[in-house]
Amino acid sequence: MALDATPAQSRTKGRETAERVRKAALKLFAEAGYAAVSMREIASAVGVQPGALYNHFPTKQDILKDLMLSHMAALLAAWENAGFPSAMDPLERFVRFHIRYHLQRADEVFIAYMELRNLDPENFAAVEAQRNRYEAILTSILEEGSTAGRYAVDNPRVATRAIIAMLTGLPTWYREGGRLTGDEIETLYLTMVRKAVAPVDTQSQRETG
Amino acid sequence: MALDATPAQSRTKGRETAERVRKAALKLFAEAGYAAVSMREIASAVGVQPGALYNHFPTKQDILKDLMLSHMAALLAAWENAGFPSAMDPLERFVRFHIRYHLQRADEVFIAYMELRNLDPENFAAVEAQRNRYEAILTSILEEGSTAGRYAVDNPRVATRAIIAMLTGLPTWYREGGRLTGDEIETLYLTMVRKAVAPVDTQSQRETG
Amino acid sequence: MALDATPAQSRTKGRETAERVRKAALKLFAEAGYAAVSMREIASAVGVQPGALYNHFPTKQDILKDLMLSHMAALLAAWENAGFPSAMDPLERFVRFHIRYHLQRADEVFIAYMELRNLDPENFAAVEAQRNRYEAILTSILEEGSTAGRYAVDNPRVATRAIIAMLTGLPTWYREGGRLTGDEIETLYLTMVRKAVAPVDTQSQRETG
Amino acid sequence: MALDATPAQSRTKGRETAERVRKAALKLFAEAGYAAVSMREIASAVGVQPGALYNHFPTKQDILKDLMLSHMAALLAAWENAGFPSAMDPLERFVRFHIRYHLQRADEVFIAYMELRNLDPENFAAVEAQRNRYEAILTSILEEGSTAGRYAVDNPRVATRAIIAMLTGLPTWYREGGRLTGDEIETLYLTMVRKAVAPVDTQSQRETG
DNA sequence: AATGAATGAGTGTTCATTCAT
DNA sequence: TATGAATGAACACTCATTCAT
Repeated sequence: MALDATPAQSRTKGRETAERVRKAALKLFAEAGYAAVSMREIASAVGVQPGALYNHFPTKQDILKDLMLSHMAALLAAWENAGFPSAMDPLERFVRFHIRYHLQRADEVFIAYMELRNLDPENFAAVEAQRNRYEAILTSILEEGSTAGRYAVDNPRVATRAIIAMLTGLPTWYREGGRLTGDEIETLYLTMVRKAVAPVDTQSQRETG
Repeated sequence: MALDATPAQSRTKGRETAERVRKAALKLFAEAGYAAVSMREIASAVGVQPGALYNHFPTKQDILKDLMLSHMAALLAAWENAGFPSAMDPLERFVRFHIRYHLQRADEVFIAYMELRNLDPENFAAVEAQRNRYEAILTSILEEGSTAGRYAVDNPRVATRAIIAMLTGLPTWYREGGRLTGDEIETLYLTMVRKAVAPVDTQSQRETG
Repeated sequence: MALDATPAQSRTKGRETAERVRKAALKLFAEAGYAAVSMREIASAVGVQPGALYNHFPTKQDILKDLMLSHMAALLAAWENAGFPSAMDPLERFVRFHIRYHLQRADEVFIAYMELRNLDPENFAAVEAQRNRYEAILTSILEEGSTAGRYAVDNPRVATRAIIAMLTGLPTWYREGGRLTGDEIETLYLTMVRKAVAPVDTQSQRETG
Repeated sequence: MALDATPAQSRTKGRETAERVRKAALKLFAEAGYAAVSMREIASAVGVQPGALYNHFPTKQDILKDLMLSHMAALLAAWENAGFPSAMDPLERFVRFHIRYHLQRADEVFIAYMELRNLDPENFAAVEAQRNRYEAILTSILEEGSTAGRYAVDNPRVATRAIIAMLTGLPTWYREGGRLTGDEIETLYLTMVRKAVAPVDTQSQRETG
């Protein structure tokens, strides 16, 4: 006798629902903020009763944790597989990657920066560890580039934060279909970053400071 | 005349309570976010019953609006009275002012950036108008400096946003008493900003791009 | 020395405010019901702060009691001074008086019938005693008229209630300026009441029963 | 099929709770008035937490609307199925029906007359439409009877309101077990109504007016 | 996996009332 | 007599969560 208590169909249906919960929560959290979104709203967006959410996530907090951890994991994985020309300057590589990825995933990024304080301490630590790993990539690039004389950065940790803040601010105002194409924006930001860390020996600004 | 129906003492007491409400709400909103703070928590921090808050602010939303609008007004007023040496480069002036002001008012700044979406549309418009006025200051500096050849900025609006994002990110991680003094941080950021907008004619990065 | 702590001016002003409170409360209670009207609303209608009401009425309940008792007193006094031609049939006298008075004081009447249950037991007893005195007038008229053979009423208490209910329902729908004048309405109701209590010996309805 | 996601038992339990809410609210509204009854009181009478009420009625207003609309619907349905001897005079039919129904449903009737002003405009319109349908029944009876010469009614609309006010006032004071039986009361009122609309040709009151 | 009913705590806000001034 | 600030309790309603089915 076939006593399969959880047939393949059910498992698939469940996985699909979980995914719809993630998508709905992502959108709603990004729009209104974690604290302002209720489980009822998420359920309603999914087309399900509130109780059903608890078949897929044990608490509301777990939905947030899931979104943030999987975002960070996806970000790091995407960097690993970025596939830029090997001749490209590492800083350019990072800037282009960061801008493209963050413009594509505006909601995830927004949540990742806004909802950190709504994470339980344990989940916060996990997310922050990932974030540090990501920032360390840029710090390494700056350190190695400075050592090699390609860049001039006084304090790579500070420069990392400054650059990431600058780049990450982009999706809060940039909208596709506006005056600037994604490529143009990318170039504008890349130019500013490069100059900001460029060796200063012959820079004319010396005279104007 | 002895017919003063609202004695000065009462009014003074009320104004003091209102100020304590503002202070408590500022701290709590900064810590946990507007949506996650209850009127009861604010009242408790003030040392008053919840109902008493409504003698000073008609709604919770009005507290937020008050905090944000008065922050923006204070920011613009502070810029007017900044009092830098007149010989100082305008960009340096702006960067130093912005960093100093934002490090001193970390809570206000944090709220001003985080709680925009929790403002009613009307209040949002008012705050945004102020924000645009502030950003326009930097845009003007960049435009005039570019025309004069002191800076080289392809798109002053974009550069404004990039620079402000970079600078405003600072209070989220910088803590006094750490490795770097405020002056050191200021100098580090100032250097990066200057380089980012510096004329490029002789910049060595040209060769690495 | 003249140590008059409450000068005549003050006393007059106070009496005027009390009267304005009565008027405002009357209107608001009639519109929305006692329970749904707040002291703040009354104060606001008077143009005064809520606390000031307590200089004139010790509680909200006392305002209601004041309105209802003074209405009943005024109603009974008006009946005493009605001044109808002495030859007029007593029932006609009562019906005409009742309709006229109740159409003129629609708000008071409405409250007197609707807000009985919102009176404290003690106040309720006082108002009901007055109401019974008023209804006893009609009952007497019916009893005396029955004895004299002018009317035929099986149960004067029941007839009293029936007639008063009929008449008192009038102000709930009658509006001046509509199709019927006050006089016409008065005549229509008077006719119905008279017929209802008329001796039946020759009434044709006998045959239809 | 075992895929019934909402088992009959759950739905039944819910329907029973909703019915208990209706019953409790009916009693409490009749006693104290809609505005003076809190959701907490209703919940407590039902034996449930306040929040549970909202599984059955979206707002307090909806409970009132439900009570009033279903009362009006039941009243009209009861008239359709009243089942009086076909030979009975239509007016007698209506009076007997109205008195019996209204004595049996004193709470519903009381609410239907007292809480009209607490209905939202939309709900008020719906209830009033039903009320007009009910009153139109009596108006038709009076009109047809007048045409046929059975009754003499100057203004059937006014007479309708007068008669209904008279009859509806009954449950506010009549209590079973008192001096008069229901049948006796019914007869007393019926007699008054009949006389009030009776043809006047030979009425002796003519001489007394 | 999903429902609908329920809980117990909490939400922003309003209440009648008090009181120092 | 009136104010403005405060209280303490209550308001209608929503919350995240549980659970029998």
